[in-house]
Amino acid sequence: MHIREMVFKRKLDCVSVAFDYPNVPRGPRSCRRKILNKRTDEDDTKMCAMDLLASLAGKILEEGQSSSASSNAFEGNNHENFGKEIKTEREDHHNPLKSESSDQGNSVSRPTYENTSDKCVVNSFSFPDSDGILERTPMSDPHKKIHGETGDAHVNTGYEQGEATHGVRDGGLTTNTCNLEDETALGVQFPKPVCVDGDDLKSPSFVNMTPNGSLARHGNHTNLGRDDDEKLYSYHKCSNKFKSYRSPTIRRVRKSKYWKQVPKDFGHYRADVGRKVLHRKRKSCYGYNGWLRETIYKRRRSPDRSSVVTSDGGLSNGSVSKLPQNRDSVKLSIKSFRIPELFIEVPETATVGSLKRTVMEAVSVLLSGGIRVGVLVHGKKVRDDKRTLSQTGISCEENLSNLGFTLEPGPSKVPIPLCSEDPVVVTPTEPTSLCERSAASPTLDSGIPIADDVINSGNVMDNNLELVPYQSEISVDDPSSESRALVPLPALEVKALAIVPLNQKHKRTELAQRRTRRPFSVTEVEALVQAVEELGTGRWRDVKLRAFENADHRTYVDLKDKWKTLVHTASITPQQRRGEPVPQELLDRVLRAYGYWSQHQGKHHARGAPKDPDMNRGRALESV
DNA sequence: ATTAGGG
DNA sequence: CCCTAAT
Repeated sequence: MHIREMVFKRKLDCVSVAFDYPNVPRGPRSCRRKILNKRTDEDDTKMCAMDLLASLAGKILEEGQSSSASSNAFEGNNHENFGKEIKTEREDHHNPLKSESSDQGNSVSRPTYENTSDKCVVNSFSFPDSDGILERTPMSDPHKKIHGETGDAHVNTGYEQGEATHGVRDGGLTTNTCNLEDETALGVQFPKPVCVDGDDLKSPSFVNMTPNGSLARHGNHTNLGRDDDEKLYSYHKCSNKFKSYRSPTIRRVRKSKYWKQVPKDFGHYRADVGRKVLHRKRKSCYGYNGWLRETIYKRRRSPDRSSVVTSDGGLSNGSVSKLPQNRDSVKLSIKSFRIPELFIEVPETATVGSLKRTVMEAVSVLLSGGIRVGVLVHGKKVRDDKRTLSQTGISCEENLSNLGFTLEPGPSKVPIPLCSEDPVVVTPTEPTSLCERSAASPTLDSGIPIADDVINSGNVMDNNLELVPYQSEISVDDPSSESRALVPLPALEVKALAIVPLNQKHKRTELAQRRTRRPFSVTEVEALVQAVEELGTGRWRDVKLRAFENADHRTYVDLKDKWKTLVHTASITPQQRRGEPVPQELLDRVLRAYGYWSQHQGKHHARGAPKDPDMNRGRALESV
């Protein structure tokens, strides 16, 4: 059976950030902010996606590669670590420099956001191997071109319109087709052609990054996990339209003042960054693999009345099952899936590593949105899920070459509505499946597929990527369409979709999204109070560094604002307070610190904490 | 890049 | 949380 044809369409707006701080672009604060916000959301989304995927992957992937435990530390238990962090900090509070240094050294659980974004257009990537390992497309691939000269040059032509074309093109046709009776190969590939050259999209050509499509899983993982930390980030000067995004982490790194203070920590920091990145990557990979495996697994054992074909559960490409079969059964070997197009924008200066990561991000988002499989018979989409295979024309007697599969954005999550202004295709989405975040703010801006936010994995994800599913697909499950099991796939739609993505971002970019609300936990409040007690109320940056350095989603402005509200909260009656109640003890400290620092207008900051012992009542002032 | 404040 | 103005 040949499979392929899934088309996910999405656009990625990527802004590249550089870890190379000297080159980090600076932009208007407002812009940065927006971007930042954006990123956060994105991260959240990713996070969720990742979690989801990770769960799917389950233990299957565990052995794949050992992952650094430390990198996970932060994840999932922000608070715990947070507390840890704080403790550590306390040991040397009053000495910002020192504490910072020590932090670096300890680098306990310092999540680093991977920054991905580069503005460029990547049209295709391939997912090879059966294990679901994502193979990144090397830039060197002749079929792919990335242009970075213009921020807006992404043109997409509807090369994907013809399903048939794909099949032929991917050269995998032959391999994709297999005999019904002989085996079940579960190799899955996501070959996809894409060429973007300048503003033109060349005819698609199949790019098989993974020639054999059967790379060892381990090997892949390893690769994924390790590529170029340092090179991961590339810098690209963004046009005004594309505000550069940089993660908080990045920001810290480039902070000149900060670095002047503790230059020696740079190395550590970088290393840490690399680690984090690594972690993230792994995560992504696993997630992806997990998903793939899951998919495959299901497919294998799928059918209602069908027997499980696989015994080994192994997903390696080319695995063959020799289980006895019924004459009526249909065996399929899926060598590749076609996924929706992914539009990625990356500057020429981007590194291959960043490109890879960007693609990974795109894929992750795609997957996080839910995926479903579409079946094509003779190029026509089979909409009626109730039909039997034989009724549909799929049987051992049939030439399975007529059978195709597509991966489509699933109903679980939906693609984001495109900019209203755009005339083109708007993806009808199913509100019900939208994540909270997305539902709340469908408008995405610059679509920056950034690394997942390791923190707050619980937050809803939202992605900047745009999934542009085939419109025709959207109603696939519609029961009412039973009458016509086979529905021609409207090429035009596809075409239209192909075009859409590229222009949207600009407008969208302008539309900043509000960051997701992230109420401070008691733990955080405690940390904040502690820091303010020591540093005063006018040194938010220091507070941030001291107590929230790992909480990249908390900016110093956030801390300042929180403090503001805390003071207010402490001033009102308990009945008037809302949200998660803050222990009175903390509120008392807030008022105490507030009063203290109001009088000691920062005169003692050098010293840090107020001398007034009562201020930290019950708390050792060891470092004061 | 930070800080301070209003919205 | 966001936005602006002023540093």
